[in-house]
Amino acid sequence: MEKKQTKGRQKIEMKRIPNEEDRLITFSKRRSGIYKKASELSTLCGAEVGVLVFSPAGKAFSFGQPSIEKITNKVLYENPPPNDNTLNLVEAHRRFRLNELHQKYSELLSKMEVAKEQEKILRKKVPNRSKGWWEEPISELSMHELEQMAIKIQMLHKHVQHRANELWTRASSSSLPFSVVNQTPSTNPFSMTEVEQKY
Amino acid sequence: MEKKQTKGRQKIEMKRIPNEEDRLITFSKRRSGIYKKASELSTLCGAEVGVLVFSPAGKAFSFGQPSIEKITNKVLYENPPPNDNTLNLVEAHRRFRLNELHQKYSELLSKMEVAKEQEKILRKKVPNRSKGWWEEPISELSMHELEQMAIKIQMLHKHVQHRANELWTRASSSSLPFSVVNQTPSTNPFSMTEVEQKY
DNA sequence: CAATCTATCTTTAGACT
DNA sequence: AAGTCTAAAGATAGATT
Repeated sequence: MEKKQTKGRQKIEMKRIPNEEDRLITFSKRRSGIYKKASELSTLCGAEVGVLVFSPAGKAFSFGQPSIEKITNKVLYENPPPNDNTLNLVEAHRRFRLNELHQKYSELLSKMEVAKEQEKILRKKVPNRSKGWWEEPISELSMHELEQMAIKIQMLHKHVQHRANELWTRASSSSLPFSVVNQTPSTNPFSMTEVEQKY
Repeated sequence: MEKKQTKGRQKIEMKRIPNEEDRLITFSKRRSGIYKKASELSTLCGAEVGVLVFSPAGKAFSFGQPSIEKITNKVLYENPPPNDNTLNLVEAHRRFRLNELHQKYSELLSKMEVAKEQEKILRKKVPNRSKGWWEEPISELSMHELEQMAIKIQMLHKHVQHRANELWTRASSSSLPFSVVNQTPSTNPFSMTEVEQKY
């Protein structure tokens, strides 16, 4: 007897699913679905794909081919030019704002340099230290202090960025949404063969 | 009789598509498909989803709801514990190897904290200083210093990196790409729709 | 090439276990 | 709560414009 056992897939509105349970199920199912799609794209086209998902509760899920760190590091370190015809402009904006962490890192490095200098000066006056701070083990740091520091760095970062923009806007009078300052092309690990350069 | 106009969707093997043109088309189509899925997951479940795709040529594409930076920063900064039942083991393994940049960032924060402490101690002995460098407004940095920043950072970066190799397993291979953002505020985090297409 | 077409393949909503 | 089932919804391969 050909009685329908189920109604089959039903159409649903494209809006937040009201029912908690249904939403959870859908979250799980569709997340898996995206992973599968990502893996297929990777296989079929030889691309590297990373998917990051955060549940409303803030729990993190990720999928990466070859690995999610590789993917994110690629974005953060290498920052290749966007090439998506559909999302080109958006990409340009995003990608260069994406540098925030990297910039912070740079900021920190430079501030460390300054600190080092100043400490050197201080040490001349108080020559009873044996090791530089950079040689000390990191060890014991209170969460609170770290957080405070992070906030300060963030503020400083904004100042520097603003100043940097003045500087580099003057230096390179470009109308582009960004300006690349120092590309150091010598060590670019992503010089690709012309064969695959198309996309 | 109604003649078939197309053969419809054909099944394809799940392996790298040999034909270059087909592969390109598939890359584009399926990438869009994943973006759509991601956006739907976000809408239906209130999740934040980020997708990063790198073509074999290393060109980057990304999609993010609310924004790809937010997503990646979340991973890099917060590094929440894995909670994916499907990929649990893989995730656990991956996340245990902390993100390299994040590690460096943390390292630097730590070292700065140490530096701060030590400078505080030093200052007690040499109480003719008024403020710590981290308290100085950044605008007091000279133009010259800002211009020299790249070089300094690179040198220090190498130094830190060398020491990092001792502490951590792996060294970063990339030199620092000094890209600078202009302060595009970009209030609209939603991706696909927000922009006039440039071409 | 981007866009459309459409037959067919693939995903998944809902129900049950 | 993870797995199964089913049929409808949705994605897309291949062709065309």
